[in-house]
Amino acid sequence: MPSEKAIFNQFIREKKLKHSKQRENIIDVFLNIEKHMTLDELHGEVRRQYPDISFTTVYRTMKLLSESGLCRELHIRGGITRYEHVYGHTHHDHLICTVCGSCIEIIDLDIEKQQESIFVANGFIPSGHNMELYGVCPVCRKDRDIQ
Amino acid sequence: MPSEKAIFNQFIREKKLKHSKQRENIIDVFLNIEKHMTLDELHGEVRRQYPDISFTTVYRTMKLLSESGLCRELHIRGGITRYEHVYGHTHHDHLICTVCGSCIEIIDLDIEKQQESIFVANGFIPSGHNMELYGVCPVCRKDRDIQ
DNA sequence: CTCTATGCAAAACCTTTGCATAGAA
DNA sequence: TTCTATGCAAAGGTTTTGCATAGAG
Repeated sequence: MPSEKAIFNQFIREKKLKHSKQRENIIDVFLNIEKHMTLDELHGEVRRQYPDISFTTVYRTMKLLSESGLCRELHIRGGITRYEHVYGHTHHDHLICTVCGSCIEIIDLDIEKQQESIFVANGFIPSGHNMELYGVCPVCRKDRDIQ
Repeated sequence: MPSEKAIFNQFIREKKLKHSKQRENIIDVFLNIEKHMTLDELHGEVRRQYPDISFTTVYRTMKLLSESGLCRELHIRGGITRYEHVYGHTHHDHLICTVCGSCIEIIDLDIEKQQESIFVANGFIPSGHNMELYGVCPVCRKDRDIQ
């Protein structure tokens, strides 16, 4: 299984783009954090380690990473974009607490199968999907004394 | 089964708000279009029939409609907000063509059940969910000669 | 050398808000 | 009268782009 870096380098080569220190650094930072990060948060982390990298470069690098298939843009509740790792991660959905914002990754093969059959039944060629479940998590439920 | 207007009037009363010609008109326009509309598109339609209604009023009215449970904000691909009818419509998910943008409504009870059990298994109190499936529809598939 | 990457600033976009005035109850 | 609703313009927040300069191949 090739490393994420190897995949990105392959992608750069195919697209006839160039290597750069900044891209290397941004990718390192991203790959080392498993959380879903906004561009602002990501830029904050990047700048802590590499103070001279601009927001714009982080923006453009994350676009490239998305294109290369190494990450995915998440749009929870239609709010601002967050990025999540894709490579080496089973496809998963999200269970989100509307009170504290915590996010649990859900892997459900039954739903995946069912989704597949919806595509087939409608003659679609699948390219992706996303599912978010919203509710109140056990902790917030206690805090708020909901049933 | 009370009409949508009746429900909205009830909502207005409970919230101690007031009736207005503009709200009436906006709701009429919205209820007569089954498509998922952006605020801009909706405002365009509204203005065709009622040229003096402002974007802001459409915006605020749609927020009220959402609150009242008559419509729902859709965030497809995290892009701009669209509004869809809720009242009298079974909960459904969306199958979206990434080429032409067409959108098919999907009702799948198996998936609904499975979602319910995910909430229960994680101790969540459900408040809602959404699922979008993306792919290439049969028409675009032919146009592009994909397999 | 030639073409891409970067950083800055500014633009673009959509969504939301403040405020003075109009209108409902 | 006393609220709320409206329209306008302007602010906010995020995402995108133009352009001059730096840097990779």
